[in-house]
Amino acid sequence: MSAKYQVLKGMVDLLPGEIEKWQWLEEKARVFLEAGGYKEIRTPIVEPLELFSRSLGEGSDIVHKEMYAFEDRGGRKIALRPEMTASVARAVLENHLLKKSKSLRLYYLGPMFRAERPQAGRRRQFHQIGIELVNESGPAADGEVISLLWRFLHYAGLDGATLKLNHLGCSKDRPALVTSLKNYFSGEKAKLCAECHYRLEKNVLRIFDCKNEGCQPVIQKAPWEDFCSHCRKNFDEVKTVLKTEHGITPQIERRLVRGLDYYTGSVFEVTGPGLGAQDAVAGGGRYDSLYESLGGESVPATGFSIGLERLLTALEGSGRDPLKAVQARTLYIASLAVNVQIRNFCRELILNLREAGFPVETHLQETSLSEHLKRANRLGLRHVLIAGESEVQKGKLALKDLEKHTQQEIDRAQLVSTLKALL
RNA sequence: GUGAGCGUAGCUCAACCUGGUUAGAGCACUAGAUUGUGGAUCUAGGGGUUGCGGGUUCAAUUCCCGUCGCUCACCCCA
Repeated sequence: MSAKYQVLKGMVDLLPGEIEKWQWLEEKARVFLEAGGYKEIRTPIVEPLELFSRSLGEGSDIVHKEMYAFEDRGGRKIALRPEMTASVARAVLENHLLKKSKSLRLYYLGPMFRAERPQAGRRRQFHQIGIELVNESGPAADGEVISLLWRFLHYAGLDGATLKLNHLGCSKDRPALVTSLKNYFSGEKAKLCAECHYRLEKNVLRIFDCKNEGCQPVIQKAPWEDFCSHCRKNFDEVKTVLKTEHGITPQIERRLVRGLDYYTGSVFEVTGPGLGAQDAVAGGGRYDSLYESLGGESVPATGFSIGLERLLTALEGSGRDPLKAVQARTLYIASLAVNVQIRNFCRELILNLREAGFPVETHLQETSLSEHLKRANRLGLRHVLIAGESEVQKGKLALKDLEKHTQQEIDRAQLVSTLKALL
């Protein structure tokens, strides 16, 4: 039955039962990235439209057909951010962050908006976790970013992912590369599909993205390495750093072309299992001319971003259920014979447990113990804390393990430390 | 923006092709068997303008058109 008011197309409500997975993943990302020396940055969700059209490229699909663009009450052209890199660059320049330290390690986490037709793994509001490594150039920086991404995905429990790497050449190489590709593909035009004919005119690099079998032989032989000796060397160095320093051997994917115009140099993408047609879990690369194009100095930068909902479904696809991890730590509180004393006791208990980092479930209505236990079962929980008159009187609680069918009494005072040792 | 499929109870679906009295089931929910020890079983109960609008017909959940929504795919991207 359709309700009178519904969420906008491509947007969803995240409800209890689902949100726990998000919280779990966000927490893991914070811990991991902060351990890697990255600090969180939060910027507004709306920005001047021009910030995005400048950085992503006037002709890019995101700007020209996917952006939520409006006029505010003062007639200013503004847009909901379709990605985060431009906003971070704006914030870095505006706040002169590079005057305070030579390089920056920043991470972010939040909603992005693109008005595309929704599909598996694609929403109009989606969420990204990402990092920006600003004012660091060279293969070591690329290595740091790529390995950080790769290790985080493993840390989160993702199996069966593929890391793809490519190199787009520097901005100086771009015109020459485009010309040589155009020449090459024009010569082979007869063998290419109709889509590719269109791409040949519009954006030759995109031909590498073609999934058509027939085009593959032509694509394989393309002179895609026609960039300067410096870039060729740089690509080799990035691969070497990844292998020797991080033990990572990415799959070299010449057809990997990012859709955002600001990319130069290394670009990469991670695809995951169980995702349907949109199987990119994360992507990123280097963008050494972005800051300059936004009116700043020439500042080299790299970064990646992870699609939160895609990673979550990929985790389920690789047999990991983040919800299980939460349920294992969650305590169900069964308060019996609800009187003022027990109610206060439980209220304090819940606050105390939550502060200690344990998720808590309970049922506030007065009900029988068997009803409590049934509820705990249905919630998929394992541990139940029973607070009845006899326990509360003694300043104790009974901890029941629903899986092992065991029960023990624990002193209220020692509860948190006991649970910490146990869970 | 283009194409295809689907909209029936809170959820998953049946009945639709071959139109015909009160649109069914499972799960969930409520109460009880069962006042402090769970997953089971049984009994009873509440819950629907069949997305919305129009057309064909004596009669539409069923056939047709439109519309809105969802899903998947293309494009592109996380």
